[in-house]
Amino acid sequence: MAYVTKGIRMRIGDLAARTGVSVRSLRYYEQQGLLTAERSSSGQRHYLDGAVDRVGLIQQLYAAGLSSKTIAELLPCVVDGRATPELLARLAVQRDDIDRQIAGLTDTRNRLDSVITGAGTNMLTGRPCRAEDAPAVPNSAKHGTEASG
Amino acid sequence: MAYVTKGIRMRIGDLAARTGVSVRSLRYYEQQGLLTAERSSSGQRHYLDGAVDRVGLIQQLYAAGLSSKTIAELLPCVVDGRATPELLARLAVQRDDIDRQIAGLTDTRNRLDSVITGAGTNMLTGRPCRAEDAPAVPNSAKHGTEASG
DNA sequence: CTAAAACCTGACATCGATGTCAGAGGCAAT
DNA sequence: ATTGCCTCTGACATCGATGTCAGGTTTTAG
Repeated sequence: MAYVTKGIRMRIGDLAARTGVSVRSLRYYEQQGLLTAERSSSGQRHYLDGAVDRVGLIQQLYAAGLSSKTIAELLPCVVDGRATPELLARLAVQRDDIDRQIAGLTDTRNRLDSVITGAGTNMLTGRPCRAEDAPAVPNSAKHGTEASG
Repeated sequence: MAYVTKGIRMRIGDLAARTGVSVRSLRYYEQQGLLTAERSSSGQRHYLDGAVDRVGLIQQLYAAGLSSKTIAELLPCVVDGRATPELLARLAVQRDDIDRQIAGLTDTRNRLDSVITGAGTNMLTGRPCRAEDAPAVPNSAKHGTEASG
């Protein structure tokens, strides 16, 4: 029972609508080897249901700063279970990089938040950062700085 | 006693060396209104000590995805204590956006980590992702998913 | 004094994901 | 068959931060 979940006949416009990603980008992903599509006899792309999740994953990796090339190299492991030790190592490198990003962003977030809540020290000058008017800007819970374990 | 900490006479090459940012970028920052420098009579830039931290802050905000324009608009608040309610609101918007980024990255990190540690479900297919050879890739502590809280 | 090194401005190049446009063909409904 | 929408390929445009080069001036070291 291979390749059962077929018959969905999702076209590129549908996939774009379902993922919020432009048609242009979907074609680009395919060109970069990130996404595959069956082709009808007339050349039109048809996607399986799984494509929706796949596009989501691709977007997530893009958001983490990976390039198309890197994603293309790692996807076989992530998606098909094809893992070589070397691939796993590359994956770990990316994970650690993301850890650093998280740590940096968390720090930035807290600095911004300090300014917003007027919690004293003002990033560089240490001067208070208060509007004449009351700010009334809610939503402030400090993030912990735990990242690269 | 205004503007005491002077006399450091740091030139652009020195600042570049101290911050790890290229000379080209430092000039660009100035052009974008993110960084100011005194000029010697011959036109050479001289920076105060504070410039080092300032460049660091700029980099941090770039890393958070802010554009030069946005940074230029927010820096007066962040650095000089010039906060209007509107500026604080903009700042809060950025903070919340960073929160979303952190949440997304944390999720991505954990998905990658799951694949790395072979902890069962394989992102999309649910197939195990194990190398023939033992992976031996350390460093794995799940991040909590707390962000916009 | 002189040569090397650093600086100045201004311009053009780059990279990567995406937008957009043009011309041609496919598909469904009337 | 015609109309309207969707799709195809291929090409060119964009944006933002940075690299790089050129031609000229300043500073520094010998």
